[in-house]
Amino acid sequence: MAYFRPPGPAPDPQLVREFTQLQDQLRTQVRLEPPSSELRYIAGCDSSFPTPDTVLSVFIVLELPSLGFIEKVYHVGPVPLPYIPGLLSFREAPNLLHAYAKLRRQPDIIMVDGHGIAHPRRMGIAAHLGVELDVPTFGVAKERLTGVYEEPALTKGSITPLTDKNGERLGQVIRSKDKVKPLFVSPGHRCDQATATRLTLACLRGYKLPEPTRLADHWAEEFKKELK
DNA sequence: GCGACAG
DNA sequence: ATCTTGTCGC
Repeated sequence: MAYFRPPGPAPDPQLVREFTQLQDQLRTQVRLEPPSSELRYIAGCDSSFPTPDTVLSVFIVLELPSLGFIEKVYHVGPVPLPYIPGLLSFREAPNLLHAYAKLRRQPDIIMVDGHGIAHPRRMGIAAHLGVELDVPTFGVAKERLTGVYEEPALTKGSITPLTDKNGERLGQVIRSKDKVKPLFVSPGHRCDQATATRLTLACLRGYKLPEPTRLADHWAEEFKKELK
């Protein structure tokens, strides 16, 4: 519900320009072909904020197709930026990279909590992480950032396209559970839409969120409590 | 000029 | 994301 946003401090325009440029540079490295290797291990990641200037990031790894649990790691660090729509990756990616480095099992693909190319400049956090790690990634977001779509049918598995104003497909809107708000799935890096959608559906276990992000969400909250 | 705006 | 209690629907 971000219909009304309390008038907060306006983000420094100089800083916004700076990061937008970095984003446009990273964008040139994004590739959207299907993952080349076999997809046996899938990772999920998420971040929570124990304090306004501390970010806690989690990475978990599951085995496919059983969704059996393999491992979970986390890392705590400083928050480099305030939240600015469109620049989320610069706020969370640095710490996520530190968490990723702690994994013993390298995943074949990563399901990221947020958008992939369904972003104003096609560089959502999933694409950003994919490029920096050079690992296949795709995004699963709970809310729309950009693009237009038709509400998918209320039954689980219903899908409609998410497109930009030129009709270009940015992702797919997926009903992951009967009568609950749909998910926004889009490719990140070294991943195509078909793979992103197929894996999202393959990771559903009766909940709205697919297991990788649901568990990452869970542990991000759990570890946060442990700190307090 | 007026909204919209991942997590 | 975070702050927060009870409450409506399946």
